[in-house]
Amino acid sequence: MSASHRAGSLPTATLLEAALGANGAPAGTDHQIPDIVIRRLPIYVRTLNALREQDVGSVSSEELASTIGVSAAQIRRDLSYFGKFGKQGKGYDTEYLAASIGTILRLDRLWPVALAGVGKLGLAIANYQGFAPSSFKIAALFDGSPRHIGDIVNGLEILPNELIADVVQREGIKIGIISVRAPYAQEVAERMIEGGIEAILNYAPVILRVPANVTVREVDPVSALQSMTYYLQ
Amino acid sequence: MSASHRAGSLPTATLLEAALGANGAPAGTDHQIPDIVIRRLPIYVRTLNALREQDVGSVSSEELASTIGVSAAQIRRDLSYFGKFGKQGKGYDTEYLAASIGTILRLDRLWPVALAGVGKLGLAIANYQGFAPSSFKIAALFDGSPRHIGDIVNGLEILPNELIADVVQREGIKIGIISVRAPYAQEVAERMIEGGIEAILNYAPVILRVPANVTVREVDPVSALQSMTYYLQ
DNA sequence: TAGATTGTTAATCGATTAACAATC
DNA sequence: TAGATTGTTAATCGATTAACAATC
Repeated sequence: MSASHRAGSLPTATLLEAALGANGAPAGTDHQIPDIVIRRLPIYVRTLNALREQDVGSVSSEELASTIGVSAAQIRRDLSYFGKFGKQGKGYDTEYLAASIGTILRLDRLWPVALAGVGKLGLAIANYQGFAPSSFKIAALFDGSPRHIGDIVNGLEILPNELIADVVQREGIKIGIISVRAPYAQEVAERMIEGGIEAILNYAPVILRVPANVTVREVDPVSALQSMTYYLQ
Repeated sequence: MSASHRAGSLPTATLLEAALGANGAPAGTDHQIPDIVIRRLPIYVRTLNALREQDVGSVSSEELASTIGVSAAQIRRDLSYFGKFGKQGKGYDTEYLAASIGTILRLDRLWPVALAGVGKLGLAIANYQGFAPSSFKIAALFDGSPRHIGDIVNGLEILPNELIADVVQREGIKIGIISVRAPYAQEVAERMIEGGIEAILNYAPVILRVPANVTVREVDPVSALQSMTYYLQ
C-alpha cells in the first residue's frame, strides 16, 4: 500500500491504512521516507525524554532499542534517513537526539487543534492534560447538537459545526480531532478540510474519504479489542 | 518483527510493535496467520455489517475493497487463510461472511473486560455504549486512588487496584483495559496478568513488559498527532 | 591506542499485488 | 453457456536485519 497506489485524483479511503500500519501519509507528494519510520519517531522522543528525566545523558542504540522493544539496527536505520546524530563508540546524547527528532517532527512549536464532538469522549479529550506538553493545544470546540452550543469547556466556547470551516481557516488550524458519532464523521471531516485542515485524528469508527494531501490516523479501540480475542484460548 | 523474533523466555516489550503495526500477537505459539491479517478482520466485519444495514445482501471483493480502501486481492488473500467464503461469479453473502469472520475472531459471545483507571478517560470508556454491540462488556472497575473507591459507575463499584488479580481470576476475565496514568500502568498490567488476563488494551503512554502469552494493543493518540505534524507544510 | 558503537550496505524476510485457472 | 468473480500461486515490492567498515 504505497503512496503511489493511492495517488489517484479521487479522494482515497484511509481508515484501514492508518489503523493497521499501512501508509496513512498524504499521497501525491512522493515521500522518500517511509511513513512507518515517521510513526516510530514519537516513541523515540518519548523514550529519550523519559531517560532525560532520569538524568541519563547518553544512550547507545542498543540500550534505547531494548528499552523500547525494537532492534538497535532499526533505530540506527530510522535515524539515518535524517542525518547523523550519534558518536561512534559513545552513543547518542539524549537531549540532543530528542531535540533533533522533535525538530524533524515539528514538535518545537505548539499546534492549535480543532476538536469536533463534545460527548463524553470529546470532553475527556478536551480536558486531557497530556496534549500541551506534547506540542498540541485544543484551540476550538465544535458540536452538532444545539444542546451543547454555547457551553464553555476549558475556557473555550462550543461552536456549531456549521462554523468549523470559517473558524479553522481564520485561526489557521491545521489539525483536527473528530470525536462525533459515526454518521457525522465524514461531514465534519469535510468541513475541517474545507477550512484548511491537513491532519485528522479520527475516533469515529468510520472510513473517512479525504483528498490526497490530508493525513488521517485512526484511534480504534474496538477493533483493537476485536482482534485480540482471536488469540484468547 | 515476527513472533518468533520475540519468543525468548523473558518478557518482551510490545508498545512499538502494537502501536506501529508490527506483531503484537502473543509470541511462543507459532501463529501461521500474520497478525496484520488478524488486525484487518474487525474492519471487514464492521464494513459488512454496515452493508447489511443498508440491505446489501452480497458484495464482490472488489466492492468491499473499494468501500474499505484496500485492494481486492488483499481481501481475498486474507480470507483464504481461513477458508472459502464466496461464490465465483457472485461474491460474498454479507451476512454469512460477517458471521464467519465474527466466529473466527470469537465475537459470537460477550467478553467481560476489566477496566483500571477511572479518571476522565476511564469514565468515558466505562460509559461508552459502543462496546456491548461489539462483543465486550465492562465487568469490573478498579482505581488506585482512595478518592474513587466505592463509587458506583454504570452499576459497578470501583474497587482498589489491590483486588485486580483476585477479582479478575474469580470472574474469569481475560481482557483488560488500562487507563491509569503512565507511572502506574506496568504495575496494573502485572496485577491483571497475575489474575489471568491475556489481552490488554493500553491507553497509558508507556511500554508494557508482558509475558509472551499476553497480547497488547496500544491506543496512542498523542503519538499519532506527533507523527502527522511531520507532514504539515 | 583499543574498545565501543555508529552509519550504511547488502541480504533476508515478509507482506502485497498481479495474474489466472477454477468454478459458480 | 457466457460472464463474473473467487481462491491461489508466483512475482513484486518494501521493510527489517545482519554485518562491518568508519570513526569517535
